[in-house]
Amino acid sequence: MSLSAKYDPKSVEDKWYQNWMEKGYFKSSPNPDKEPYCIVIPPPNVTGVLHMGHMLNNTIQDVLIRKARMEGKEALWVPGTDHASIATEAKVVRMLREQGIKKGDLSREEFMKHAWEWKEKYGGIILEQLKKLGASCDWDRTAFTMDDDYYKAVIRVFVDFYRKGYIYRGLRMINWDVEAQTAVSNEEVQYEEGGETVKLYSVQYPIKGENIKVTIATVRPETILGDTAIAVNPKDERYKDLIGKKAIVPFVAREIPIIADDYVEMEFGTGCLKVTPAHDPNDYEIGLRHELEVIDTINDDGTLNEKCGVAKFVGKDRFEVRKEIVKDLNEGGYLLKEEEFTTRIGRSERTNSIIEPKLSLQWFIRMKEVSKEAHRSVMEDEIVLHPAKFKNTYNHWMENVRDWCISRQLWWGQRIPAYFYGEGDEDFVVAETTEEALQMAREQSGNVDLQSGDLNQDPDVLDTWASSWLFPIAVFNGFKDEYYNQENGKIKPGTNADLDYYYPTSTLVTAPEILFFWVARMIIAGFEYMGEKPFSDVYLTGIVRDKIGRKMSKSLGNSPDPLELIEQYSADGVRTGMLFSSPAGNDLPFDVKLCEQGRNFANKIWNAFRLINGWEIDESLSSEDNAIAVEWFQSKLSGAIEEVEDHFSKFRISDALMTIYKLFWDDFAPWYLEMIKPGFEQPIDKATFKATTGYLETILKLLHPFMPFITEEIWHSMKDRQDGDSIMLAAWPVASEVDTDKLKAASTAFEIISQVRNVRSSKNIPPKEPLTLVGNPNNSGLGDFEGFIKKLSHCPEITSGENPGGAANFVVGRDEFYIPLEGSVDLDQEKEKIQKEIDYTKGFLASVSKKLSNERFVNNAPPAVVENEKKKQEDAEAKIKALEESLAKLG
RNA sequence: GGGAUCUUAGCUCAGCUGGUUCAGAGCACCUGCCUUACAAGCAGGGGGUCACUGGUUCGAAUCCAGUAGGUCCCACCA
Repeated sequence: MSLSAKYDPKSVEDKWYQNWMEKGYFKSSPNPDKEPYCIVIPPPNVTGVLHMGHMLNNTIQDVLIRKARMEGKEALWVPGTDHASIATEAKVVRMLREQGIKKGDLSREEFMKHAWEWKEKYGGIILEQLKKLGASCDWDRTAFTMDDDYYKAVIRVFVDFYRKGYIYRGLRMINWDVEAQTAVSNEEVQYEEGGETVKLYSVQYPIKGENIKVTIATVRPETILGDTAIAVNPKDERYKDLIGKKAIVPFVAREIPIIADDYVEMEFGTGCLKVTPAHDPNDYEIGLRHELEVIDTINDDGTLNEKCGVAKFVGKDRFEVRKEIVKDLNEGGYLLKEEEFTTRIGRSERTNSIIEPKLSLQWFIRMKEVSKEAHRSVMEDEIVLHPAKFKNTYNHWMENVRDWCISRQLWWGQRIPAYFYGEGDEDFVVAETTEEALQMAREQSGNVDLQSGDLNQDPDVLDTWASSWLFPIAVFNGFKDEYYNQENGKIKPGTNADLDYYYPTSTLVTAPEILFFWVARMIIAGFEYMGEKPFSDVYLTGIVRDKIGRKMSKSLGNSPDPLELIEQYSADGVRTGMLFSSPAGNDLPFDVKLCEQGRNFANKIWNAFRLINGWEIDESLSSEDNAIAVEWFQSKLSGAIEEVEDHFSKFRISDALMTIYKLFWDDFAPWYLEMIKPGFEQPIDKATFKATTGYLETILKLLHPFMPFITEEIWHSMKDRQDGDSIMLAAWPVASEVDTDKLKAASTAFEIISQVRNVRSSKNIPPKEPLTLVGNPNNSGLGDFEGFIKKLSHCPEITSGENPGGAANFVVGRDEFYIPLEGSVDLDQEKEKIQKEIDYTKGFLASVSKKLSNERFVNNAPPAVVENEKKKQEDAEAKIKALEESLAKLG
């Protein structure tokens, strides 16, 4: 035997992963003899690199998949990546910029070519990194949300939704970058921390037909020219009389109504709000409620147009106009005051120019209409969220669901299949192909001469989530022609073997922050196209944070590199480290110490294996002495298996791991192995050896989902295995009966041993110096474990007798023990110790007695509880009696 | 501002429908040990008024109300 005292995972982990891949153990296909268990990965951004959140997420998925596989289910974990339109496009733009290429100088086709090249070159690194972690995905099924078939599926769904009337075009305030002449997504708008200081102007508007004025406050006075109302809070007594009257916009002399709206804060400014529906998102909402006119006074390049109504401003930049208009307001007597004001100003991430809110036609999905089943299924626990608290959040969101804007002003993504054949907003058709679109356009326009060149496809692409919401169906090609029913827009049952078998999938493991973005929408799509939920359970992981509670992020630089962690602590170590402290839905405060703990655990297992591996078998030896230890551990193990199952059934993954951890570290190693361990270089009997290796195998199996590598390594090191005899495929352990009496007897024995060790420790007696243990003649006896008590407490002699005096003593249960220690015992100290025990027990007895003498307790509490209290009372009385006798004998 | 949720040992968390010494676990900490599987270890040990206040009950960490503080989601101030 020449095994190292330290487990070396480096070569082991790569070796086994490669072996599993070669053997095809991760592959899955429909098998009618087995129950399916399927997880689809939350597809990471194709640009992504593995971060700690992925580590946690994917470790949990691998644990679930590996366990299911061992349970004999047909386990499939589908991997994939998301094209992540915004993130990827931003990355490609940045790369091009570094090469001196501006996106604006490229045609759409040229840009897409660059993007695809980038994707082929750098995309999907993250999947390779997952392999290091041990992820047992069926890599042959790797999906990408912009694959041809996937792309077509997304378009197909858009067309179907449009034809079902679920999609409409509507005006929406978007963020407009006047420099780049493009809309930018919310994510691309940046705000300076703490806001910026600007001028807040108080402007007075005359009231029509009266000699009074109304004062509003604004930081964007140039938008005054687009005002179409003044709003006040309906509860505001100051302005009650003004409601319904007309105010007059300075310079343009437009009469605008004074309206009442709850949105207006009475405390802010003067309590009067100027309403410019074309240039402010909230004003737009107010405008909708009150049917106000929308006057769009600003051009795409940021200059004012003729609609502003003041000739000298037309064609000038909005900020130039701001300066001039302030001057004019002042001179005209409209300006009451100007003051400093701190507010947030949005700037474009790309050009750093100040964002202008701009109205634009966008595509929307009517969420109320499509989300009913998705709402119901979660409320009725057809889909169970873990932890359950997210059910409330989900409910709240679904009850107040807003329409989903699915168009994005980007190029990288699925382009909206709407084709315009004329100038009007309504002159378009929606179709899956240009051929179909042309035909429809000819019919719709009545112009049979239309050519494909006359069609202009909408330039926008779809929101990334409008593709990933199809993931659980699309990874099984559900939307391909042969499986899709054009008539009713549903997947045809019985035509797609994968979908029939694996759908609905089993568990979805993802982060709570995308519960609505992704999870809810997958549920909607699932019901819409499959008529069925997409998964049964949703496990929501926490956010990985650093020690001081900050979210781990690249920009903060507080996230360790996962691959380096694996290098340092092994994949098994990092996996267990992530799970040691991460209950579902709770944030995980990450500390490398956890990985160290995981690594240490691996080492502990390794050394236990080393010990067992080194034993020689002597067939002539009797197993009798060890029998009780073997029986005891069988019960202990079974109890642990039951507990693990219970934890898994509640998705308490870290508790399941902790149960096995403690079984190994607190029971198997220090008690079981020490009990049966032969003397140095002594052989062991065959039956005990067999039982022990059996136990080790069982524990390895329990551990395999968490620590796939070391368990496989030891599994094969224990003995020669047949080809295909991988622990990955071994049967998941089943509990046998638990003998609670045996467990109790053992824990009493262990307590006695601990007490002896305690005496040694406090009296500075070396651990192995032989001592004599004396039991009181009234003791209930040591039972089956006497031999092991002798062995582990190093008390070769156990006798019975009265307190010999000059002895250390202790009580376990009702039983008294003494250890004679000529001279080295301080009598007063011993007496004090006993007295303390008596006092404590008396206090306990008093509380129990008080309870029992309370008539209302005895009458109202359930009989079993009362019975229990009586038993406690008896035990305590007996113990006090024994202790007092002991004390008396000491004089 | 609306909603959700949380507060238990130094840290991270268990504690299910009130009832066993119910006040727990892991880590950290303290003491002593390189004892032939393991110092990435072994043996022993200390530590909490269960946020606060009140209520319901024979009995409250657990149920109810209020207070304080934290976190998350949604909406966001002209």
